[in-house]
Amino acid sequence: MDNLEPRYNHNKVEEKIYELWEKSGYFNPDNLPLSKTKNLKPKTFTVMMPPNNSNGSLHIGHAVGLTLQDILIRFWRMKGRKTLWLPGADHAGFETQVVYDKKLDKEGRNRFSIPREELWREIWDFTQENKKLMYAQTKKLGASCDWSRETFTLDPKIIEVVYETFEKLYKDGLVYRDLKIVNWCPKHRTALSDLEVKYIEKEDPLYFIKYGPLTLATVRPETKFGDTGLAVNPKDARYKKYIGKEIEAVGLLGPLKFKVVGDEAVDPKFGTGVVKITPAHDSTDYEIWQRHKNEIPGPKIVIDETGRLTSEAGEFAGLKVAEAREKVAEAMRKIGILEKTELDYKHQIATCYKCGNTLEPLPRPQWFVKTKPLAEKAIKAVTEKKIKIHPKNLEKVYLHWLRNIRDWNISRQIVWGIRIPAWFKTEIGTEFEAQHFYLKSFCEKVDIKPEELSWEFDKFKIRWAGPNKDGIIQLDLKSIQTLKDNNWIDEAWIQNNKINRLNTPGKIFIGKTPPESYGWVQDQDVFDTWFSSGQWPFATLLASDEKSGSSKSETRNPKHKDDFKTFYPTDVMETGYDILFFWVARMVMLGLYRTGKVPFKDVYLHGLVRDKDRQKMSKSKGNVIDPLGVAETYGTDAVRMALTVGNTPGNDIVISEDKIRGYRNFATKIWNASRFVLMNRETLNPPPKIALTSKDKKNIAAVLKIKSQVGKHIEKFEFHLAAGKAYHYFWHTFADKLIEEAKPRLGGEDKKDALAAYGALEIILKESLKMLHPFMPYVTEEIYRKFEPKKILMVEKW
RNA sequence: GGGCGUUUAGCUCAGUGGUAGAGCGUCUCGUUUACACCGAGAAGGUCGUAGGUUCAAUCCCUACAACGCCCACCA
Repeated sequence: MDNLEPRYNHNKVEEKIYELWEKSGYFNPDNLPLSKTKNLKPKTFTVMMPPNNSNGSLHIGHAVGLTLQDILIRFWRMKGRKTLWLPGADHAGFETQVVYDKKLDKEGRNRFSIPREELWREIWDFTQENKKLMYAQTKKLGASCDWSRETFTLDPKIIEVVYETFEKLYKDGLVYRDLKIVNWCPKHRTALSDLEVKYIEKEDPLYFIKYGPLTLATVRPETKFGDTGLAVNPKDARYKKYIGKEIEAVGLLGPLKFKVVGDEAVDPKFGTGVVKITPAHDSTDYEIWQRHKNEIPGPKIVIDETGRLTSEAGEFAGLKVAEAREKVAEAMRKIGILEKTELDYKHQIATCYKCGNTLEPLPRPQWFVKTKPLAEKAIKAVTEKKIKIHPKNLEKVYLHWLRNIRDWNISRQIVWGIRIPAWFKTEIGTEFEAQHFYLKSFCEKVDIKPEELSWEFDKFKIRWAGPNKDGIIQLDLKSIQTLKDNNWIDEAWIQNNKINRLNTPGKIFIGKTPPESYGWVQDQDVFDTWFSSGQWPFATLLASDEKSGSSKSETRNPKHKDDFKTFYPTDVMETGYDILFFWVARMVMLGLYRTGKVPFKDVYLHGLVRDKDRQKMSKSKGNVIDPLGVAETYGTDAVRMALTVGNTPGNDIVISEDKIRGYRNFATKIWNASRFVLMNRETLNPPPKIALTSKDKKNIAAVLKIKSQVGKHIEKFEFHLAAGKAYHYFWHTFADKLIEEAKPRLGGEDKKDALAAYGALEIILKESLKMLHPFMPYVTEEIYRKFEPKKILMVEKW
């Protein structure tokens, strides 16, 4: 008798089976034994694994996605498709930078004082470690993906594709550099896209401040040093007479004069109906200024990149915003220009989605993607059903977002990411040329050779190789003062530099390497990580034979040179609904733009995993289920089942240990029912051909019918129904009824009937194992091999 | 301020235009060619509220309520 234990021991089986699969080579579609019918190309089925962030390990949410994708892949592989599931990891620019910043913080270090290359190298090592761990976890979950095509979003071939896309967008006028008010996080010192802003409701004092004859309401008195004008609604009868006039006001740093303009953006019903125009620190104000450029002065920067007041604020310079607000209010009260304060004004404020700090709107030159033309096509793809979103109601959400889309800021002022392939060269006096001008004189004076210089906010960094030693010098405002004292630079230079920092440099070159001529400096910024991951479906597949602009490198894998042709467009994108805008919509836009085809035909969006009290799982709440921990205890198959049954698209998934235990019991059930059949095979020693009764044939027909229904459910992305149906059939029909009915026959006098009973059970069991395999690959494979030692269930015909 | 979703058994959730389903939990019985991580059976629901369409509504429509989520530059 096969030495089957009375219980399924997943720990003994899983590693062994995964190795068997991997060694078989069948994860790689090129090795699949496909029926070569006619000379038709085999049908493919492709899924791109969402590249997980390489800044930590996988949690149960990742396990949901991996399970559902593996179900699809295993099902279609068994159906005879040439299946590719391409795994990968994302460098996850800002997210990883934040994680790493925290690590540095704990070590008492700070990213702003570490040289760029050094920091880059450290984070690189950090992500490589995480990647290893993540991939091991992915394997443990049974993922049957093609490791030979594993891709990291910083692989040279991906960077190359991303560069080409950027260049193409630039040439097509769909990417532009502009000075705008951006969402600036003073803690992380980078701009963020609109999607990375989290609005929260807050109660703040509303200050009513006198500006000469007028009074206005504001929550931000500390920005008053940046005021360049006042505005009222042109239809507002109260203030009409002031429009176009100049008013005199008392300011904290002396008397002020402001022009009053009329602008529709002003709501007469809010506050007093008068607003101050602070173009540097409010996007509405910036827009109003742009409409009245001839009447009022432009941005005057009062708050710097670290969230402190600048020298424009006089005695308040150096204070942080919150502190400055109170002090300024107090000072205003003292000189009698603070009319009153309403304390409980409720409003929405923009915060950083990562650190929760209040964002500062700041004017910064950044790269923007002109999204409207791209969005139009992405909308069409869905309305014309070239892409179907499951669940359907999320289509509306998708469309609504795209219809109201605003241009996308893709520049980030961090180190970790794909550096933007943009180079600046401008006339003398502008920022970058100035750096060179300065650098040249500096180097001449100290007799060193510059290797690189970089620019961050108010600081120049210069790295050099000197005659005696290498070094780095960092120049902040203070050291600039020193340079000025030494007459290495003059006031005009500082002024020019300051002014020009707000402008877009005159000459731009887009490309991997700059032109030969002197003075080109690369943009210091990196891409928003979603700009690169948004190209994932085609960037992973594009090979060197693809005619796409400047590509001519051997960095792309020659072994897979036909991949794009073979596997694109991909079939299904399976991911969480929380990144519908961040990722899915961008993939559609960029995929259509770059390839002219949709990147995938179906989008399946799963929900968030919650605990049994419907709480979102988070490390701080301590309710996180570690997928590997529970898989260790209950088996991977049980975890996969628990994540599939009762999991409907778009709805959050509730999971508890009880539920997982229930499916562990199911795995044992499968094991024991099979054990029963095997025991009978032992005693009956059946011949290869067995005559069945008509009842047996009916039962076989029934399981085939169930199997086909399960398949239909998978095809329709109804995984919960598919898994539920297979589960129910196996336990309550096969185990509870068919086996029980067979028992008397198996032990009866009629040997022929006993054999028939056995024969039917074996066939039904094998069919059941096939049907359950996509969901519970390990147990089913292990048992199948007891019957068919030379075969691999993973590639058996469905 | 817009938009979306949810509301079904004690709990977590499926589901259908026609006598209401699963898992877990509860209760009763049961050691039988696998399995107690088991089997047989039972209790338990006016399917959020109020209207409407229909021969028939838990399902379709309308309104409302509660909860939740997403989007949004009103100082």
